[in-house]
Amino acid sequence: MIQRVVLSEQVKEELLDDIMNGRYQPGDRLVESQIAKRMGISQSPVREALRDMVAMRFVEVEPHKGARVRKIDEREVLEIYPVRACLEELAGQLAVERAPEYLDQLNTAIKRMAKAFASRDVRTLAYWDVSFHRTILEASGNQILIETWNSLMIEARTFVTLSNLISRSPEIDLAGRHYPIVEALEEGDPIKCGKVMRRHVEEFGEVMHGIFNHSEHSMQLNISEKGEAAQSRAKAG
Amino acid sequence: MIQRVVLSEQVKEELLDDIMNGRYQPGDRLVESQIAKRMGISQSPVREALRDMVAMRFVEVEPHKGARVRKIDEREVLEIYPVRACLEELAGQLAVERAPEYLDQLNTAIKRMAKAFASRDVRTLAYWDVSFHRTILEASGNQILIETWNSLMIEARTFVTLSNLISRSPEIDLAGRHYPIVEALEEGDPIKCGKVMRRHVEEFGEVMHGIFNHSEHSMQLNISEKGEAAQSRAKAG
DNA sequence: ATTTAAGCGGTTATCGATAATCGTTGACGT
DNA sequence: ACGTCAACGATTATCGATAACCGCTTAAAT
Repeated sequence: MIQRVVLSEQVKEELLDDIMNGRYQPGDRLVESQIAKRMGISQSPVREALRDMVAMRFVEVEPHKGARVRKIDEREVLEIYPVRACLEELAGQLAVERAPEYLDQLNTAIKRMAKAFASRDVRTLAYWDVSFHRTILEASGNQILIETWNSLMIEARTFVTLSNLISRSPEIDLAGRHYPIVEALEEGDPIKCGKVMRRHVEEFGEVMHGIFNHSEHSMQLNISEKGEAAQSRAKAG
Repeated sequence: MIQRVVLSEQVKEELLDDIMNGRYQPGDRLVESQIAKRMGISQSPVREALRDMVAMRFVEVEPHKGARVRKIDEREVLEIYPVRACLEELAGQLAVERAPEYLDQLNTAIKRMAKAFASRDVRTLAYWDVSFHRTILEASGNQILIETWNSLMIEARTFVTLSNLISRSPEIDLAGRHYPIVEALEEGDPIKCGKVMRRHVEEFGEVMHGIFNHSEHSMQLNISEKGEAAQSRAKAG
């Protein structure tokens, strides 16, 4: 077995895929020894991968009882928006300064979103949506802010969120809603840009709120690991 | 060797103490096998503890190169305040609703702060300062917000921060500055309360900014593991 | 019948040993 | 001198085995 990187990283990648693709459902147990046997390796790297995934909030463990896939519940989906709103407002304010360097990147992300949306590729759509927001965070230049935002694991949540969103509101113009942000950045007013960012995030929060109020949840939709998202994420690993 | 909890937890506690007490300095290597031998256990739990501490940002590891104590630099100290400001503003807004249940706790924290300050016990002072803020976060009721704030590891940073602060401005009334927050909570206006919280955090950011501009840094001060903080933290573990 | 205790299967937590990797040292050739 | 590379010591990453532990089932006791 040749290994380009540490085994535990590979294990993590693989398990992440398994979770994102629904092969493991929320609540499912992740038994170290079973996974190890399946992958033909020993327990240690699996264990380490699982602990890493705890930090990423994909997995939860209880001492002596093992790991299971964390389930993202309605409450959590809704609670995240106020937090994102305030963090991204700050990011928007700070990003104005260095915005010019990032405009291309942002516009590209929007275009990819539109394309992915057209082909109903939710995974790739989520990827570029997150990518857009992450770019603005990076442009903020505040490393703590970036890490804090990262700790929210927006990737995973966004995928779930957008799956819901699109299945309820197939016509919503996700990509287009990002243009006002780019415009605000071009304009160069930090306060205003912050407000636009905040509003953008809050809007999605409200939409999600509406979704949860109108119908019961059930996720999963057009899940495939073939799109751009998979490749880019693997590279990032 | 009797063990009430998992070894890796104990190891983590011990290493945390070692770091907080300066027995390990920022940048020092943390060699798994050495620590294991010193503690009379095997490498595995040490390794696991170290990985945990990476998630806590106390430690950084490079693959195949091992772990070392992370150093908190000036930039990081300063960058954290804008982030805290926006998170705690939100917390202040949300906390108003359930504030009455928490007022006693908050007032107690302030009193302990004053006491610790009088005896120049920086560790305990930091503990109660953090405790005050954490209480408001809890009162917010937003679990994501709480976890996000926790991910900032305010404990560790506050200790360093206050060590600096007090050595430069021995007369500053740290405890007293928290009363306006309690008053705002009692008043019951969410927006105002949020603003007070934000202002409170920003003030400290500004003070720290001033400190870094006026003199070079050098930390460590009256470090002892005897105070309340140690006990309470151990219990919380 | 209800409670307590012992046994069992399955899994985690820990161990001790080994393989893989890194940084350095020093011989060697130029 | 200086750059290259083989060998070494130190340390991490991984392994395979075992001890400790949990939840459950069954047997014994009241």
